[in-house]
Amino acid sequence: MDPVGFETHDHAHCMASALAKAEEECAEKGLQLTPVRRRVLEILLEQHRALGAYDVLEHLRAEKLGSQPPVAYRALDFLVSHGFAHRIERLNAFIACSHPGERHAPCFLICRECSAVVEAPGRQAAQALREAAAQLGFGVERVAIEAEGLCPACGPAA
Amino acid sequence: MDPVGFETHDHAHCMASALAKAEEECAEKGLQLTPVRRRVLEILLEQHRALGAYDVLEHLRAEKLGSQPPVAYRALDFLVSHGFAHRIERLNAFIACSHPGERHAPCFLICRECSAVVEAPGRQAAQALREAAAQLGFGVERVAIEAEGLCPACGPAA
DNA sequence: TTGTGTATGTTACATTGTAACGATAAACAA
DNA sequence: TTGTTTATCGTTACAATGTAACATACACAA
Ligand SMILES: [Zn+2]
Ligand SMILES: [Zn+2]
Ligand SMILES: [Zn+2]
Ligand SMILES: [Zn+2]
Repeated sequence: MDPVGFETHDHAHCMASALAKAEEECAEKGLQLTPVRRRVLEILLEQHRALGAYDVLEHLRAEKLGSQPPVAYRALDFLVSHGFAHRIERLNAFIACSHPGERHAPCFLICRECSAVVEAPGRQAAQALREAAAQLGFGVERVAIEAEGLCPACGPAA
Repeated sequence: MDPVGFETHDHAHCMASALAKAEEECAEKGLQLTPVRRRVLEILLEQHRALGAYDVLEHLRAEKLGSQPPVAYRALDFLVSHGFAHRIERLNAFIACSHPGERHAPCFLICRECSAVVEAPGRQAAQALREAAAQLGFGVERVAIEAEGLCPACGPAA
């Protein structure tokens, strides 16, 4: 997995490619990437940070794509349930997936200073969690792994 | 760490001992375990499951210990910030710590069927998370590791 | 006494999330 | 074509969760 980290990157490309992957995957699986759903994914990709449902809704309102909370929540639920976006529990917010298509345990690093959120590879942490759970006879279905701290730009080094 | 698992246990003892530990630790550190704070901890311990702030508030109201949201939130914040309780992000809820006093990375197993919540040892998962974060130059301060799935009682075996 | 710090009490509000119900549109068979 | 089904969308009205702000009460020290 290519960890989209805190360093800057070719964001236009990053966005276009994620959108293309989503379209491809929806076509494959017979999912309907409707205008609202597609636009919400674009909004998340554009911003490239965690947005609350009501932040997304503001964009939709401005563009006459919907004005009531359920519109945003439905689109976000669709994106999350199909892996195109993730929900950050800690922030009650949503972010576009950085690795669409790849099977991965999302794992988020949240900077408490600048609010940047990065999706890190969390396979090992998730695996450790599964093992600890198995010890107690618990079958893990979904995991949420979220860390709060300081990103490179805001850290002591900076 | 003694993993308080899904099996039944001597709850009266579990509760009394946690309360005693909290009192001891507050005495040591000069923290004030005021009547409201103490009662909220008792409520969490009694229920032995995740309670929303408003659930706690209902108890407080019934006992004339406070009637407005801030009362519950303040007490819960105190308990969480000193490690006597934890917040479960996924549920917007709080639970008494199963290992008060011990330094530990909380890690929760949430049954989607019966809503039981168990605090599992999460040292390894947390460590894996820290390492993945370090790769990206991110300094982890706090972690939230939460798994949703089926507990032994609700699982396929049952 | 007076200040200082901590904890409480209270109001009023902000934010986040949903249940429910009807309207709409595409897909498909009769 | 027409009716039927299904998914999506639009909207209202509300539930649930969380906080800012300010007043009050008390303990303790200067
Ligand atoms: Zn992802
Ligand atoms: Zn930062
Ligand atoms: Zn704990
Ligand atoms: Zn269960």
